[in-house]
Amino acid sequence: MAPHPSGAPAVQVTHETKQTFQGASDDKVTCVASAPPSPSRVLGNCAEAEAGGCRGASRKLRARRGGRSRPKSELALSKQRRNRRKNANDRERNRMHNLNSALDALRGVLPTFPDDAKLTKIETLRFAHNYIWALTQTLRIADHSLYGLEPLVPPCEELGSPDGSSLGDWGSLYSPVSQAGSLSPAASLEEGPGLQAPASPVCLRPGALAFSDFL
DNA sequence: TAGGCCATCTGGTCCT
DNA sequence: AGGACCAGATGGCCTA
Repeated sequence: MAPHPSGAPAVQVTHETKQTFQGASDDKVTCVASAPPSPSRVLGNCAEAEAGGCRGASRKLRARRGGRSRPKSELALSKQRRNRRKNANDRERNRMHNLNSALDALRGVLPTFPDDAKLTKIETLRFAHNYIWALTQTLRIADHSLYGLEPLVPPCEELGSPDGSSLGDWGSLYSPVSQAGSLSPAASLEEGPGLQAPASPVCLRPGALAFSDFL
């Protein structure tokens, strides 16, 4: 499923590209030079300055402007806009690469999944959300058994621990979110199993988590 | 070929 | 002024 970036024009997103990407593919930028400046920004600055919160500010401002902003040629302005756009593109690219690196790191700490199937971004987020929820439930169950209460849910019947540790902790849990569910951790963690019944129960066991169960 | 996923560009908005 | 963040648009690649 995961599309391979082999043919992608851009650098493959990996952990190492995060640091080295700054300024990469600068010459590749093909921006349109006719991007108008943000009206709000111009307006905001003008309003701020011209509103004249301080007396004599406008005169000072004019003097400053006169000193600094000598009429630039259209060519120079266009060049400046292009340069700003290019820098913004570089930053945006870098920002997205950092975001992807964080997603990769998140994939790295999630339970095993088939090597040939890299989780997509949305799958990673949903997986992580449900996984955290399941771990939270595990802690709750552990707390209950600590105080001598009955287990919240019966353990999965087929569970067997290689080391003989208690597997009741990894009981049958219900994933709070479906594919279209909210990603808000607060929502599910607050409400937990009180949420509407999911499509299918998730049987948990350390080291044997089926990643598809969390999606 | 359609649909999914992704990277990139771009303009707008907010903040420092 | 410039950076960060965001969402929309676009085009490429891959798979069913």
